[in-house]
Amino acid sequence: MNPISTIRTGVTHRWTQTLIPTLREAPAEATTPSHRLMLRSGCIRQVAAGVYDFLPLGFRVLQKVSQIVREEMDAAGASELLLPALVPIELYGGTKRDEAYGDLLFRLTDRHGRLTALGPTHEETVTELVKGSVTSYKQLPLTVYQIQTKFRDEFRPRAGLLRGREFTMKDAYSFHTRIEGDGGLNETYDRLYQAYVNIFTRCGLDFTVVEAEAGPIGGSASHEFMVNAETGEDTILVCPASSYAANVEKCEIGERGWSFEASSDASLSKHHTPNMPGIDAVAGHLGVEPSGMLKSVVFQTTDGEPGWVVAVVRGDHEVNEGKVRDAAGRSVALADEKLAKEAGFAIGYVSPRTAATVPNTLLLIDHDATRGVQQGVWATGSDTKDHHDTGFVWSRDLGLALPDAPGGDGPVRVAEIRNAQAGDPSPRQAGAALEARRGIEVGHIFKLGTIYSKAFDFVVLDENQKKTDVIMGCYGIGVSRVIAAAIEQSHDEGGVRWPTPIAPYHAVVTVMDPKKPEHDEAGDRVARDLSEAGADVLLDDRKERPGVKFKDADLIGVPVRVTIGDKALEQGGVEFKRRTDEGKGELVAFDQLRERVLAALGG
RNA sequence: CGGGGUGUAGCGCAGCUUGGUAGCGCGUCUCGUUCGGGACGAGAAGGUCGGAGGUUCAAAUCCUCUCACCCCGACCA
Repeated sequence: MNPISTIRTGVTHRWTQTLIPTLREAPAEATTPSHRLMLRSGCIRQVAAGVYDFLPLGFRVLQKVSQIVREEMDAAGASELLLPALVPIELYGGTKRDEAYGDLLFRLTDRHGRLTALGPTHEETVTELVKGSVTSYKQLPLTVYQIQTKFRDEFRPRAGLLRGREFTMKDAYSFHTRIEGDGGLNETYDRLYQAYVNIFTRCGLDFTVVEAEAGPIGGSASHEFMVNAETGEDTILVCPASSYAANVEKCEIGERGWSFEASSDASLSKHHTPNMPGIDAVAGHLGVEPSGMLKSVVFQTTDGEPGWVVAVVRGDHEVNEGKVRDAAGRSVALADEKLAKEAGFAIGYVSPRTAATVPNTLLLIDHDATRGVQQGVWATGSDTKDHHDTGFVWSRDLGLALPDAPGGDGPVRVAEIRNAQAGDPSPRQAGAALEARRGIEVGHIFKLGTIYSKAFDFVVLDENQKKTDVIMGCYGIGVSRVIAAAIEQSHDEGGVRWPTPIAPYHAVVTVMDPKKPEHDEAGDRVARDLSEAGADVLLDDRKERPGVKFKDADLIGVPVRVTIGDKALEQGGVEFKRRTDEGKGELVAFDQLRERVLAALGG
């Protein structure tokens, strides 16, 4: 024992003294690789939907990841604290987030009838805390973080640790009096961006940083850190020719040609199309491709001034509400069906012509919905229930003047209002096409601005003794999700292949026959020697047949295996094998083992 | 929330159609033989058949309700 610190080295963990219940077969409900392997390797067990036990092995991985997060956050100037999981519902009063969260929020009532939430995240709690202790600009900037269990009553938990209802999260919050310059939000944001890059790199992950939905401050105020994996829930778009990457909602689309010319005067005709849910069914009935249809989605303005926005995209494209908002220049929401019908929209059969017939309607047309692949002749809703038209031509049939340039501020505008998709032109590199990839979101950083400080009336005094708004940023990492993501990226038929920095143990010492004194003694000695050298060692001292031990060692995915057996002992050494090595492994003399193992772990 | 599926021993499954009082493999325990990539033999333990109600002489099996878990989908009319 070191007399000064409390660090103790040379501790050997024995398989027979811990709980590593490996499974030969995975429980039937697990279908995702990481989920199956975490169950099989005895890392976790399911308690309820989206709720898991962390067994010793899984908990060690959680601790390793947490420690990396902690070190990099500390290095970036953040300080760790711990907030309660219980959040009194009144704390949400200012932000209304209890309502925004809806059913996602776990709620409980205590014995006095008070309503309390299990925290899904802690903006409210931390703002209240810092507000009470920080009153001067001199105390800022400040960044605090915690690593804590979070609760979200997910609609559909899935894939083990990838989407649980109870999970471990690192959440950080920063406080500033300015955006730019020394001590400003941007400075901290950039520093934490780099800290996140360091964290995920150290965890051995292959990841992509993508631009995400911009915050209230504008610009690229939000980034998501996505682990590249086919099993991911999110789709991201990347430009192969530049470093641009973004999630589907945020992704910009490069220049596209557009024009309202039509190749023919195809006559407009009306078709009966009852009981056809969706564009595909209608297109099939009309004998056109979905890309030959116009999809007209009705929004209502939500900024107090009553009004409508009809967003028109090609039938095979998806309207993006954020882009509609930006193009309209005002806040919008999908129209309430009842109100829209009263205003004259035949919901389900709306055409662009409603812009001319319904007062206060702004018409937004996506570039690809102008001339399009159909040479300017479209199928569209008929503005009559159960009917669609074919042969729609913009210049002849709209009934309003068409714009001759994108943007503008007239009642008819051409604008980018749809989600990007694979194959769309890159916004950064002419000639390049966006590619779609799947990812697992493990981190998200966000410039919050003054949303919470305003809601909590949190101001500080500046140099001029004036009250000034506090500007905030928030920064999250799904710690338990990182673990699942690591396995998704690194496993084989035999089991997990933990990246060394987050492996539950660095080395497993497999004692072939613990009943033989020379095996037992050599195992103890090697395990002690390696752990004194700084490695985390698991001594497999079970009285099992060798095959069982080898299979289990592969399954739990420890990077290095040292085998103590007759073959090697007779030659004065042990067998050394990396998890990634094929075949037998190699003989290493006792006096060289330490160096060999450390080299393997370091490299 | 919509759709689909599954609940039988720790894990994987059969039995249910056609009711007769529960079985297989793996694992566990004992003994013996084995012992370098999930051994073999003999023996043993272990199940409210998710739960409740009903039909019946009799229910894992049929009926009703209910709970849990898994998968897919979900503002795009």
